[in-house]
Amino acid sequence: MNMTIGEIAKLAGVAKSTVSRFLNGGSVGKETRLKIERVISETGYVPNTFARSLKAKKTNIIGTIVPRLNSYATAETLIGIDERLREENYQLLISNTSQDLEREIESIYNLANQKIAGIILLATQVTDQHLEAFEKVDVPVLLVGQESEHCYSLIHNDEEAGILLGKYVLANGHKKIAYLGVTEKDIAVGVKRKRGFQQAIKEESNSDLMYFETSFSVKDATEKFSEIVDQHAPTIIVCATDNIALGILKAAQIRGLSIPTDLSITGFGGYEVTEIIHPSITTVKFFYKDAGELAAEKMIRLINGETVEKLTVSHVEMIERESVDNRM
Amino acid sequence: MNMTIGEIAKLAGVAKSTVSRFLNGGSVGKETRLKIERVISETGYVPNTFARSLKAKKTNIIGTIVPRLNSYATAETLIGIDERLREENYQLLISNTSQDLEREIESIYNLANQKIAGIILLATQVTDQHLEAFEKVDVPVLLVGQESEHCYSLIHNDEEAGILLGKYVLANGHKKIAYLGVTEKDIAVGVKRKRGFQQAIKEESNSDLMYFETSFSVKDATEKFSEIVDQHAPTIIVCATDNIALGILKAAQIRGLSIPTDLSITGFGGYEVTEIIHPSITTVKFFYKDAGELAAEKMIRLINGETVEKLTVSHVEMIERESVDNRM
DNA sequence: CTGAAAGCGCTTACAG
DNA sequence: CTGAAAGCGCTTACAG
Repeated sequence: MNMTIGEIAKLAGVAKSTVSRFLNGGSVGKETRLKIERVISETGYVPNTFARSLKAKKTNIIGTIVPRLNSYATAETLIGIDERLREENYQLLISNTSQDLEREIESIYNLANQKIAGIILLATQVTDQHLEAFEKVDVPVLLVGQESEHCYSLIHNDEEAGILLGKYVLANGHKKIAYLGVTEKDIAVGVKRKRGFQQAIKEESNSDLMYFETSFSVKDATEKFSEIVDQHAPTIIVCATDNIALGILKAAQIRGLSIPTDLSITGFGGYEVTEIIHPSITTVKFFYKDAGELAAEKMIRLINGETVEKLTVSHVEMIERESVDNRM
Repeated sequence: MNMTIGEIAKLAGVAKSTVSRFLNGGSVGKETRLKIERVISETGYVPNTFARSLKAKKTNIIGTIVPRLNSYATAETLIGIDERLREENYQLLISNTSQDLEREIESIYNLANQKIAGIILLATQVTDQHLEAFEKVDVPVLLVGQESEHCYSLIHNDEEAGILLGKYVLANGHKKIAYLGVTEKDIAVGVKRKRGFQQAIKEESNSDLMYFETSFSVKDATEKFSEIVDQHAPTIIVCATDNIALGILKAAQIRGLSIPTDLSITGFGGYEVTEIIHPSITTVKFFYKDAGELAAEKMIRLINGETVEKLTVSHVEMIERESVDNRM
């Protein structure tokens, strides 16, 4: 279990450097290769990662910084990254920041100090401090979920998602619409989804759209409900995330409303739970796992110095379910 | 950014070994310490982890093997582990096996080869292969979620959870009861919860309890629904996990049943989603995050060679919500 | 308290 | 294709 390259070399009757070359896919004579292969398989030898990394000054570890662990989007993205990385013999190191932006910055430096091959950041906001860290650290960085002109990024097509949903809402004859968004600090969720939706709704001069804002939490959305109903009395509430939609749905059901007859609700995300509940929620699905795989691929190409497009956009899909009433 | 201990030593006018001693909390003269401290803070020096680990032959990394990433229980447990580990200056390395038992075994060996300080395994089953791996690997191993006499383990009080729920069901006057469990290969979920429940129900000679079995998936539970209703027509379905309860709830609602008036439903777990939906689900809550913290603490004590109780049992709590009708 | 030296297990030019 | 040697950046006895 704890052999060294020297012992393997001795057993195979060759030099350490030859074993090393074999291990790293260098050219080795057929006889030699056979001998080494046999010894390695007999002993179950595994090279010491630390020694290897110390000398090679780089690792095959890719760090992924996540804002939180207990989120559908995070989990699915991580699964995608992990699978792809595993196939390419890279290893995933997850760093959780618990939604603390400062810890996010720290993590960037920490990972870099660990001589990690690259950093994937599941981003919510990109501040100047982020950009500064990316500069200082000489490790490739890939943003997922948000874009920045100073970085390589992979985003979901939030704007398109907004447009799809806007068209769908219109097509179902809704005129009195509430859009329940989030802070514009989050460009992807707070700005782009809204902008896309807005753009689609403009087609219909006849519609009455009113904006509201809440946090990302289910509870806050639930509490926001009466305000929306009182101020606007919409036939549909379009929520910027599925979690918000869940909160609104709960509030509506508590109030005894029948969904979608009395009120329609939509979300964004395509979280698993939106299908499990009743009524299931109509939403625009993001492909988090696919995005994770794409991110891993992009990162590997970045590491290998291949040319990589600055921005990758992951696809979205309208998922029609039970929470929207057709008023046509 | 890329200084070595040698450069620091030169700048501080001392020997490398002195800097090393300083770094590792050894005894250093006051003057010397001051000089070294200043140089380190000026240069932003961070020791090379690989060199350190290579020499020290151990790391401060603790590997956690998880069956899946996209699960509430996993996420919460990981958060608990991560937080506690961070406080103690250990690092968490997560290894996902996608519910592949073979990959689980592989992961044990892999982590051990990476000279990890300890392995925490979020277990679903403990096979002979597992035990063999634990033997071979000379790294402390901690099981979470399942117990084994051959290992240190931390479990949730599944049996107590079953008892609590059984008493609750009885107290609410239910007599015609369906218990929807899972495979007995999973001792914690498949055997103990059921056993506890059974034990509590036995108090009431008058009750009519029938067992059913399904997988862990929401969808399978949904499909199982009609069979249960047809065969047993219970007033309550007790589900071995919250996810199963979710599946049953969905099926019941689709069939137009009113919950809990027409049918009561309970789960186990206390997943966040069971509170978000309507009606919210009565369940027994496990404290995954707490358990994670406990696990981390236990692991650290194991690493430090302190005496550690073989088995730790994490507490549970009955959460009464809206999905059970009182028939008394 | 401090320093010089050896060594952890690899990889990487450099010769041959 | 193969080997001897140096060195990656630390830590650890061992002297002093």
